[in-house]
Amino acid sequence: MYRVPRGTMDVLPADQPYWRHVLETAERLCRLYGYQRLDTPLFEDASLFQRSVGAGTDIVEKETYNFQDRSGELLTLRPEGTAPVCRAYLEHGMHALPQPIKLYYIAPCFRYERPQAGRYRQFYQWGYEAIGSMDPALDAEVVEIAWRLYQLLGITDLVVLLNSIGDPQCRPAYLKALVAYYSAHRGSLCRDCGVRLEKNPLRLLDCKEPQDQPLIQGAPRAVDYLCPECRGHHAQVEHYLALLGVPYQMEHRLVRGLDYYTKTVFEVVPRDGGSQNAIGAGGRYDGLIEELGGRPTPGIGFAAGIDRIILNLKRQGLTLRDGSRPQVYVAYLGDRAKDAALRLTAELRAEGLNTLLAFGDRSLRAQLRHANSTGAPYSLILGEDEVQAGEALLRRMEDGEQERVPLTHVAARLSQAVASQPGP
RNA sequence: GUGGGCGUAGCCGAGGGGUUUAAGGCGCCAGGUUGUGGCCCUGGAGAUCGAGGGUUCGAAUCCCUCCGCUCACCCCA
Repeated sequence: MYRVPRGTMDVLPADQPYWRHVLETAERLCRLYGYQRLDTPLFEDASLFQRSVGAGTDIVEKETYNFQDRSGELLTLRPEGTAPVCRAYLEHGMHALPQPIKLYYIAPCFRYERPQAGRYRQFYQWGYEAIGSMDPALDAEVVEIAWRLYQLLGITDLVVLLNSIGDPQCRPAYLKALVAYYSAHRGSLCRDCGVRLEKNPLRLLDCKEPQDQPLIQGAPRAVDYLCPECRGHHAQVEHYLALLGVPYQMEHRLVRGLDYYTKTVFEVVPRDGGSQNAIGAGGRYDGLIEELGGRPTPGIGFAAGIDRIILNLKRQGLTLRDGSRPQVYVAYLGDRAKDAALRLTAELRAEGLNTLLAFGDRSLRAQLRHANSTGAPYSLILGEDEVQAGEALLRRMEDGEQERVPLTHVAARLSQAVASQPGP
């Protein structure tokens, strides 16, 4: 039997209310803060992600879905959303529009990884990007939106973690200090950290091995190595966050896995931890547009993992049910009645009534049982007698009350009856 | 890529070498009402017990291999 490919999922009707809840909330926020939707292709030129995310990062090095099309073009299924947005910004000359440009997307992303709780090979991100301003107040607003999202969704016990990782001016000095510090303790490091020290020193800071925790505590902090500009920026971000009343926690171990981040980085995580814990993350990327061939242009953005948000909503015990149900169910008995039922159903739908027609020539008992399970407040019953008389039986499911209605008046009568019903 | 746990009908789930012809519940179908739902009752369909191989007189049950799912590591949303 066929199954979904590893790490992918079907979003079944029963889950759709969760998705709707999250997406509607996200889009409401985007309108509130002036972001406009941008849809980009599922795949991009492979080199776009190598240039932006970083050729040496795990995401690009071993997690991308790459393929060649028939012309030999090297393409990559997007592993994240920021680079495509920046590409579109450049491609469509958005620098000529009033800055900052505010764009958002809701997009499936692809990374070839071993799946686990809250991690899929095809996952969905809601992200927003503000390009063209380096105002620290914008950083604060971007964090605020993230915070508001989770509040509106009703996810509790979250914390915003904030850090600044500097820029190309000051980060080298910090990295040097970090490497020097860890090199002195090389012997006591866990195996992974030995590799990190060589390959990606920033990662040393979020090692989970208990043995390495004391080292992390004593490690140099990025904020202590910021250049005057970055330090000033960071102070302003904190100032504006306080002003906006967005609670946050400085987290000196917070680093990001993508090469393009500068200055402000932040994550939203559940307080009680969990493994794949970040349910949203973002940061500033002031060098990215230039790296992609544009003029030096600052930018900042955030992306939320929709799957992870829904996972948390469910863990928290939020239950959402699909409230949609037909307004009327049409049952029939016999071939002549079936003809009339099809005609009537079409007519009801033309009137805008959500109508479900019975199929399969089953017993009336079976049809009404089905009607009951759909939650339709009314059923219409068409038998030989009714068709003969040019009528239909309108049954109110709640109490079984029935009335005979001329076929020509059924739509009007139902519209009236439905209007008096409580909404779905 | 590495390590742990788990695979019995659509779903949940008993059974851990032989009366198992593989429980039970949910769901599905039908009947109990010559054309009337929910509750209740009765019946039915649906499983090559993840796949392949091995041990044995006998395997869902023991062993091996593979596959899948899952959790964790790496990494990340």
